[in-house]
This record gives sequence, C-alpha cells and structure tokens, in this order.
Amino acid sequence: MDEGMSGFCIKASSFRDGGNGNSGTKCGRWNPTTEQVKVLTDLFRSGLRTPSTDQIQKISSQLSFYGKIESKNVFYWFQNHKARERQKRRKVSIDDKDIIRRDLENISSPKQINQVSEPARVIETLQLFPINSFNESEGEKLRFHANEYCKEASAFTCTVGTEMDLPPLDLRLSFL
Amino acid sequence: MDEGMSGFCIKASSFRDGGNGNSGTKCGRWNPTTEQVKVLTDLFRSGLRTPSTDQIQKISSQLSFYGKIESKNVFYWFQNHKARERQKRRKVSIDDKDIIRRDLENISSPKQINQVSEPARVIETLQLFPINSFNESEGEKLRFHANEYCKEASAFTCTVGTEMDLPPLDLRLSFL
DNA sequence: TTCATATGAATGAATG
DNA sequence: CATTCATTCATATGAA
Repeated sequence: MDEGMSGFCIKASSFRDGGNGNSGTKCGRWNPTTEQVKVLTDLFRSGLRTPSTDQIQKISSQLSFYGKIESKNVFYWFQNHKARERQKRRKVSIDDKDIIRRDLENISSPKQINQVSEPARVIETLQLFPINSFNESEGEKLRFHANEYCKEASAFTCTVGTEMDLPPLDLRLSFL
Repeated sequence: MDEGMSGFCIKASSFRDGGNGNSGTKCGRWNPTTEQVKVLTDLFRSGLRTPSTDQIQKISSQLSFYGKIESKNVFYWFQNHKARERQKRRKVSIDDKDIIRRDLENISSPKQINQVSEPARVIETLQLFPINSFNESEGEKLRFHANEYCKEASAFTCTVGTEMDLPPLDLRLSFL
C-alpha cells in the first residue's frame, strides 16, 4: 500500500526482510496536545460521535490552533474513541452477566449497545465458497454474504487450467 | 487479554508473511499477503477500479496462488481502496490549507512522505482529475452535496505571535 | 530491559 | 459509492 502520507510507517512485514525501508526516518504520528484532547473529549461528551466530513474539517481547523493536526487525525480520534468506549462497555457488560436472566437486550445501556456477541449462531448459508456465478448485469445486487469464517484452508481450488508456477510479476495483469 | 470470549482467532503473531501462503495464520478475516496486495495495487494503479464479477473471479483465482483468498475479498479490496483513496484525498487536501504559520520556532513540517518499500517503481500519477477511460470508468461524480471544498474562510489565522491564549472553553463547541 | 497499557493508524467487512 | 463497525498493527510511555 502506498499510502504515502504523513505519519506512515512501514506496515508490511513486521520483521523479516532485514532492513525495512524507512526504519530510520522518524515516522511521527500525531501527538495531540492536552488542549486538543480536551476539546475532542468535550465534543465527544457533548454527544458527537461521528462527525461529518464538514465537521471534521472545522474541528481540525480549530484544533490546529493548538498544534499541528490533520483532518484525518480528528477522524481517527473519533473512530477510536467511540470504538474503544464501546469495547470497554462491552467488556463490562460481559462482566456483569448473570444479573440479567432475561435474554432480552441488556437493560443497562441506554442506547448504542451493539450486541456483537450473538448468543445463538444461526446457520443460514450453506454455501461455503462464493464461486457463485451471480449475474450482476448492472444493478448493484452484488453482495457477498458470507457469514462463516475459517473454512478449512483446504478449500483452495486453484482454478483449473492454471498451471501457473508463480506467474511472472510483470505479466500478472495480463490475465484480465 | 480480552479473556477469549468472542471465539475469534487469537492471532499468534503478527507477520505479513514475507514468503507465500499464509502459513499458520489462524482464521478471522482475510489477511492479504504482500504479493496479493502488490498485485491488487498494480491492478488499481493500472486503472482498474471496479472490477466486474468476472474479473473478480479471475483475480481471485490468480491470487489464490499466494494464499487463501475469496472473491469477496477482492471485491471489498477494490471498494475500500477506491473509497479510501478518495476519502484520503479529501481529508488531506483540506488540512494543508496551511494556516499562515510563519512559525519560526521550528522548521518543522518535515513532510515525511516516504515511499516505503517501493524502490523507484512508479511515480504514481497523482490523479487530480479523471483520466481514466477504462471500462468501468469512474469519473469523479459530483454529488448532490455542495463541494466539500467549502474552505471555511473563517479559518483561524493563528495569531502567530508567540504564545497564543486559548479560546474560551465554553465557546469551543460553538463552531459546529 | 521487558512487559503492559494507551492510543494513533490502518484496513477488512458490512450496510444503506 | 459513502459510512460505519470491528479488529488488528504499531508505537510511545511508564511500571516492574
């Protein structure tokens, strides 16, 4: 991924491959000042969870007063903050299980409680491999519904007729 | 920690698989190998943005050589890559409307654009306008919304003096 | 130094 | 295609 952007650090191959490209370079990531964090937190506590692009811009502009900041920082901040609050809450709710005997949704959390942990996992799709020849003329009916993960890796089915031995990198795009 | 409850695979180690075939990785979500990513990126850079079902199939088949992959992974990859490139351009372009910071203290802003592992392969044409003319050409469709380039002329004009006093806290949220 | 935690960043997967 | 969620990766920081 050539996400050449400020604050990008090599992501591929954690180790291995001896010298990674820019290990030396200081890939600094945004380091919010306390003022910035405070404002962001205030906004969050005020109810703002997912600022629109427009809001992000405004916030970023305002916060740039306190120090270097980019829009994406604001974006990520809210993403992370929301996600982590949720995950924290989830962990807590799990902690006080048993208290609720009812199987109805938890009564505690007022809202935005996502029950990611499904009590019963229904087996719906029998399809194990989407080789479906869905015909998407042009509507956007194309959707991949695969509720199962981890199908034994044995299901590979390297398409027939392809006796490729590591296709030449230069010719990779030719098969289209 | 996380007291394994989600029944999700606890990835043992973080490795981007320098070789081929995602050895030993537990399941969960698709974890593209570097080769897979490279091919996908090449395709993307070649102009492919929204591969047809047929193309997805082909690509998936080819990439399966490098490791486990499903059609939907390819589908999502292109969806995400395209969306994020756009989103990134949007977010980033906004924030570089550099507030006039004559900023003498530090000659910072190292502008750390690092083309990590790419030797000198492509220059990556920074497409600022639709040049594509492929099958699935995707011009930059103006959306119903007004240009998100509403530059917020009121910016802030960081009163560059030296030490700026913080704006009243009670007014912070007013700009939204 | 090593380990644990907080958090910025990234991205796969969905959904509308 | 835009948005959002969930999970993971990476790094900075502080405790042991």
